[in-house]
Amino acid sequence: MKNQSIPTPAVQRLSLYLRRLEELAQEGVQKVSSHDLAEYLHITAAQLRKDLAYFGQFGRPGVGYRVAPLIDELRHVLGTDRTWRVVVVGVGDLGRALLRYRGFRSKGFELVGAFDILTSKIGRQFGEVTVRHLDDLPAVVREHDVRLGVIATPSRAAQKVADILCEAGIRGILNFAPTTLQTPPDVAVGPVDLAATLEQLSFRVRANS
Amino acid sequence: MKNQSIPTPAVQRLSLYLRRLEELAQEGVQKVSSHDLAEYLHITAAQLRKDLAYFGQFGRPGVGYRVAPLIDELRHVLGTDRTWRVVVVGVGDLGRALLRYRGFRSKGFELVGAFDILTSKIGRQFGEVTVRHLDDLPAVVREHDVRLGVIATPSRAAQKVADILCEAGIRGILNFAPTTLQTPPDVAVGPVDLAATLEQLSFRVRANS
DNA sequence: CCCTGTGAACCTGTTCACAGCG
DNA sequence: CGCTGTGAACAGGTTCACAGGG
Repeated sequence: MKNQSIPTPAVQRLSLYLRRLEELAQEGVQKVSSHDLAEYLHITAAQLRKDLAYFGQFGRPGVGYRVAPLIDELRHVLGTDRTWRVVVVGVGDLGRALLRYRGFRSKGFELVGAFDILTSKIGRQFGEVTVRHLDDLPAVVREHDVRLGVIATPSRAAQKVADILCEAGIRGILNFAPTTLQTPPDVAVGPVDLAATLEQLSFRVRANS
Repeated sequence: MKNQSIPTPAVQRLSLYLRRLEELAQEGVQKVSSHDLAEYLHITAAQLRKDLAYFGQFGRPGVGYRVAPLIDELRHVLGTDRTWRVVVVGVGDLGRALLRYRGFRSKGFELVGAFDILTSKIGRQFGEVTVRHLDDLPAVVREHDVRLGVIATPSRAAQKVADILCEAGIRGILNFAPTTLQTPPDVAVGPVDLAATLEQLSFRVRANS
């Protein structure tokens, strides 16, 4: 794998390409041109080709890209050709929704643990996992070699939970709490802030009216 | 409002600044320097100052930024000094979690309607709204002058719902369904794709190990 | 002297345009 | 002839460095 620096936005688009390719595969489509794929995703064909070219030569001049092999390639690049085990911390409304969400498994993510601190929640089962006390987290992480954690707690608890996750050896955190986490540089954080996203919409709607 | 072109990433950071400023206000902090604020958010002080400078001169040399007035300014810029009414379509686990989420109201967003097509869900109340049939959506949107919609349906229904929202006169859509929506150019779409975000984490974790 | 606001330099990412292969 | 892969040109964002105000 050549490690020339790859634009972050390009990697983000890879997920979009993969998603659309999986839709096309579902529909029985066998090949697709950069032009068609790009148009659907509202980007330019040149950009799509360049993004893919960072990782290899996947297309055939005069033909386009074959859907199935490209899906495999992109999964490999993104790392989702292997299963990633994931723990969720915080079993409120959002945490429960995540535990029941079926979209993860098919994308290569397996929920192996859910944690909270309220005794009223511990022992209950959601989706395929049973809620345990937060204190048990390090043991579960070690036992299942878990590398990703999801924070779905209230904002005020998020930093403490992040510390616990990092201490336990987690390598990436998906953070739903509306706060900026302070973590060591070798732990990746993916923030998901609903209010912030709505604010962006609000700004953009104001801008074009 | 001077309409020189403002970098999209700058507007996104505005939400982060606002969020942190609100935390600081909560803690009783009255002023903050670009350096302190930037360090906490893991960006450079120069970038923070430049981002704010796109919208006005909010700071005082030798002093820094006063927290409370800056909060007001940013809310004004983002448009959240007014209330935005919002409808949610799809009352599955995720939709329910959104309806009960208290973080919206304080940020200037008011949920005024929830919609689904399953009779088993219609009539039930979550948070402060009662679920109605999707067919009632246009009437509610018109009646309450709703400008933002949230799609929390399964993927296969998302495009149809988007069409209905656009037809009803919605100006922005927050899309939780893992699919790319085709909408008119005057409707802003904010995609929230949990699986894609996890894929990014997966890539980044692989990258630095 | 501290800290902001800002032009200028720099760098990163996108678009163009075309060579080359099936 | 169609469509990819890719250097080169371009545009957009970020960082630098400093002038100037309190």
